[in-house]
Amino acid sequence: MPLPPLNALRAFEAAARHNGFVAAADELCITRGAVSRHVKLLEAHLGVTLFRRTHRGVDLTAAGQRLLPVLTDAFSAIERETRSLTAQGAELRIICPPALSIRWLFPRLESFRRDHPEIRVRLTTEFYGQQGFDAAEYDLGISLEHRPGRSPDIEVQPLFPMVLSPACAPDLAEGGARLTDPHQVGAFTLLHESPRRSDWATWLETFGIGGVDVESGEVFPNLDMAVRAAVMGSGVVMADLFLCREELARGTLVLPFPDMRCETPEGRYCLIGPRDKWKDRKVRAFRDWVAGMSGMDTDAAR
Amino acid sequence: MPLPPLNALRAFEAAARHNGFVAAADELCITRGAVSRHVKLLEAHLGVTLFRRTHRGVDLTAAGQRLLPVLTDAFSAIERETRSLTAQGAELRIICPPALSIRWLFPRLESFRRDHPEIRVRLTTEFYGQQGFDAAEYDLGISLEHRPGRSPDIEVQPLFPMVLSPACAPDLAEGGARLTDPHQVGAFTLLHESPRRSDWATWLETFGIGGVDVESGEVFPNLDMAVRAAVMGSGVVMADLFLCREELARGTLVLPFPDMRCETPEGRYCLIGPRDKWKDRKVRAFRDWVAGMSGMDTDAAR
DNA sequence: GGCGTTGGATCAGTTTTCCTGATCCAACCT
DNA sequence: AGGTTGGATCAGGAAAACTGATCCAACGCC
Repeated sequence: MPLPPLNALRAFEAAARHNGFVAAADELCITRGAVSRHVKLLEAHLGVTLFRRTHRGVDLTAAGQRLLPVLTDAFSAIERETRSLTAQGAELRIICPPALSIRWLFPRLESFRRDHPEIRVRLTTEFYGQQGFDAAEYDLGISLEHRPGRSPDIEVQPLFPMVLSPACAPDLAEGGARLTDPHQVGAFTLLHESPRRSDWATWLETFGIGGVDVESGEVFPNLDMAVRAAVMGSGVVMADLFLCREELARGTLVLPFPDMRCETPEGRYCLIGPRDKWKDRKVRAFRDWVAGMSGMDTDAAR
Repeated sequence: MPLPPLNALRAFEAAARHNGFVAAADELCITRGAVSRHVKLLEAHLGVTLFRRTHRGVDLTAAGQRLLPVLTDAFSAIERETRSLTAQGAELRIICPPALSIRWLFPRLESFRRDHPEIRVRLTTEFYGQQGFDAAEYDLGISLEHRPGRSPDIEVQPLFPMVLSPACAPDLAEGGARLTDPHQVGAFTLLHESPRRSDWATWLETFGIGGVDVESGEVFPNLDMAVRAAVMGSGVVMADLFLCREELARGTLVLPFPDMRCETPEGRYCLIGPRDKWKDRKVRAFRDWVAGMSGMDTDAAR
């Protein structure tokens, strides 16, 4: 059996809570005639009398008393959930890979929040799933320009380049069995930023260095952890010069081959988002903020 | 904040349960275009995306997954309650005073149910409240024709007369201090059928019998109990000859003054019901049935 | 690769629902 | 008697909902 007319249920519920049609009309922003008609319609539909009409309002019948709490609970639950979702709909939902988040975006978000107190940002620090960026779940993401399989409905705004070069602790570059010959990197522990091991593979291929087992070494779930292992002297990490700029500046990591830098074929870091939200006010605000900020960071990444 | 468009919520819920718009359209008896539009409208209203569209249907987003159980629970509860009320709306609701119910109507209802298996009768055995017959709660009632204060919107169908005469246990009429003089009824315990004591008052006034304290005696909540007390020899009850016909036939009650009978000024027993339901099919069926039955009972009440 | 199928999106036009504003009535109070 | 308040009703208009047609994307089958 189909539900009764939902607007009639809502009118009945309001009238019952207020013990009258006039107050219900006020709450629902309709006329008392409309409430009266809704209630009449509902009583006809159900075949029961819901109100006893008095000269000063209405009283609930036993049937009306049975129905009221069910409707009040139902509409209250719906109102709470939809209000919460509407609040969530007002959020700017951003997804960012872990290393990039913790080493670039997360610390800077305070600045954005200060510039835009009216925009509630929800940052998810996580890699994309199997299907890549999920436009249904996020307003914006950080990725690389030429990642394959991206939907044509996704806009791309370049940020700064991803420049790679091997990095290690100073004593690994200058100690006894120090790393001075690029063709000898295979003799050291390679520290990988992901199971794909793509960064080492890219660098070795770019400089035509063979005889290195790229399957060897240690794999970490993200670059941040691989970098921290390198700082501990555990091996050589294929560092992203921008993301590791603090370690390099501090000398906790050094570049054994500073002139041997390359970029990933997947292009620069970029901001991505669904085309239909690209001009959304809060998305625009974030894009503009990031453009201003990453201009400086782009220079710093050279 | 007002609720979102309720029909859009319903369309979303059905689509979410079915993982698709086509099946939802089937369930709701609308076209897939209508479902699509409802969902689009709801997403715009809430400012969140509820579905991920695929080529073979839709998947719920996290927001959609939050909203679905709330709506399913709400609509299920509403559907259950309104279905139950509709079933109740199909009932024939009758209210009858206790003695009349237990001594006349209740035992005969089986006959009506046999004649009309399609009509579900709900008999309430109770006196009316302060406001008299409640047309919002009951389809039919049993009363006396000329009860004061009755709404003009109530129809009346006469049944049989209410004939009064004193009745007592045989040994009270024939024992040592036996009841042989109507002017001596005050020497015995008067058994009253209600706090109003109206039946005794009526009889005494009809036959001009003075010197009897009508405030004396025992008061019972209804005639049935007063009659049973009389059968036990506790005193003299002002019996309704029709309702006490079994005790009189069996000799467990006797009439000390069989020629001294009167009727109440409030008229005959009658069936009452609201005018707007008087021609309702199930009300008609009951009225016809009662007319057939009470023709016989009217004769028996003489 | 072409064709057919299925499901979602869109829209002009139509239908249905909902609403307003006016009016009426009953029951109360002053 | 007159004024106030709340519910009932209805003609006419507005808004919501819907249909049917069309389009597109993504798949499976041949």
